[in-house]
Amino acid sequence: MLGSANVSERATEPPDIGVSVVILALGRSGAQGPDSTNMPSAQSPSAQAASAQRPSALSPSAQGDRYARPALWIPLVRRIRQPFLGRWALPGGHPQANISLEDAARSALESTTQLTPRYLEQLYTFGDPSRSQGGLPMVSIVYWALIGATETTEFKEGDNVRWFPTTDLPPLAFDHREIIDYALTRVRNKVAYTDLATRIVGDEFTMSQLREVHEAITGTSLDPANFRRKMLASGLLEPTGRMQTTGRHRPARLYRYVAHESPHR
Amino acid sequence: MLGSANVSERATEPPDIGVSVVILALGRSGAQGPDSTNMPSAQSPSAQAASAQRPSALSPSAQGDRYARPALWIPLVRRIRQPFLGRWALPGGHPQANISLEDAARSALESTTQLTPRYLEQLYTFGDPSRSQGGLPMVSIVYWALIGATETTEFKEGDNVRWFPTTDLPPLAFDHREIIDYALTRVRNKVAYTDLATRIVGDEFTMSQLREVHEAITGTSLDPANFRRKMLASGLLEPTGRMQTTGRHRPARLYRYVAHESPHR
DNA sequence: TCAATAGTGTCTGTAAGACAGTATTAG
DNA sequence: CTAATACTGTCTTACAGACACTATTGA
Repeated sequence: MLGSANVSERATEPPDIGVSVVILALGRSGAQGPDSTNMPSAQSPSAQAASAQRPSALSPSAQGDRYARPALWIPLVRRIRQPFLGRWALPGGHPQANISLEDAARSALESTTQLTPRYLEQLYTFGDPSRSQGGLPMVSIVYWALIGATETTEFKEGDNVRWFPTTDLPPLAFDHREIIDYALTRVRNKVAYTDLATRIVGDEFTMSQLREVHEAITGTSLDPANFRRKMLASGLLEPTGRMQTTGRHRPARLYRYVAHESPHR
Repeated sequence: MLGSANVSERATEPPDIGVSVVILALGRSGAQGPDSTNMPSAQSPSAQAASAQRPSALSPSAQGDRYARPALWIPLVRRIRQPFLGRWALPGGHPQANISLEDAARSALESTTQLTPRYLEQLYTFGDPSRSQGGLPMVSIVYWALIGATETTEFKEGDNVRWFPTTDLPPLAFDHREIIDYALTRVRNKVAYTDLATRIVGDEFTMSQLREVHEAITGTSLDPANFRRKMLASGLLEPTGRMQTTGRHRPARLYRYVAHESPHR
């Protein structure tokens, strides 16, 4: 059994492999889940601690701010063994010889959140020996996923699974904090030149909703006029013909996303 | 021992891990190595076969063509066991618990080519069960590397290690052909918005030389005037004050690369 | 002188950002 | 009417690509 070998014997052996997932979902601040409205909440002490640390979570650049604007949230699981027992960590599992790495990531995702991702992509493979920090040397193949805005009402939360805003993360096990930061920069870069945002809004959406997604991911605030033109110029959107009225102001046109090729990866 | 387990037993076990490297170097066509001039060549039959297939290897878009223009070459190793015995494959090795994945890639690179890369970056981790094709299920963590133009004269070649132009690759083992193609698209994309090209030209270089590197990697032909302006506008180049005379025409200014931050990864 | 490459000037089209102005709703 | 957001028009700047033009060398 590998576990019984001592350090010098293990040095030239292969490290263990794991698959982890950075799961990102849009949510509004002011509650303990990505989209708090109508959700049965069994608040545990540490959930309260988390939301206590969150004064007005997002709004990186001020403007309006009468309603909380959406931000990125991430589900973490609590470690139930050493090292880092009790710390929050990325959901993960182990690859199996008969399934693809992507499926391993997908199943790790679904078993912790009961959700199906709208987007899933390999992030990076981390394998530096120093990252194990008292654990066994480990290679982590990390994926990142986007959860659609409509699904986030049905997430599951418990004492060992909890959502956190990416702007206010607890101390994490291993190098998981750096992994999340890397995932966030990747997403922020990629949202600018791909159709990522259209994947996570609903089937029908207004320009403002789409823009809010971009703003939540990049943490910036975008000019509505220029954003609209840029999106329409991409040729990936078409009006559904329907409108949406939300407040005491002009109703907004609804659009749908029309897929072309997929210049992915 | 793992090797004695049957298929159904192996299914839920972790796959094996390997580290492979796609090594890219600049070379001119018309010989069997990246930079053929003055090299002791012990041509083997298959080396002759390879160069016989190569009429005028590169020049994707015609212009001038009085001298062969540089193109990307890649070293491959011949497999000495089943499956795919005798086929060409990417150099690789196995990760060890006490060294980083990058160091594992570096040592695989150095043991096959005796060269030190100017640039080394993780490409992707391939782990689909279908890719093993008769071998044991395998996760391959693939890196790609760039070899400097000046080093390519000292490469080592033998019956089991040989350089091929990327435009004319032999049949490869496993899914290594797709891996190389993926590496090439990554490099082509990245050369446009990073300082990759400056890494592989020498310390001093003319604008034409730098432009040739870009052209070789992207496979396009670039306007000298616009290319010059773009490079100078980047602020990463400074004239050394020296000139280089090559033919019966105006001598060219020499530049050097000045590093700023490293907005990498 | 000519051929060849080095290097400059300039025009055009595209796209992003700033920002003024018009449209339509609820109250 | 006002406040709020939806949407349109237009100006400026930056930059990439096309391409004409000048500069300097060897033969």
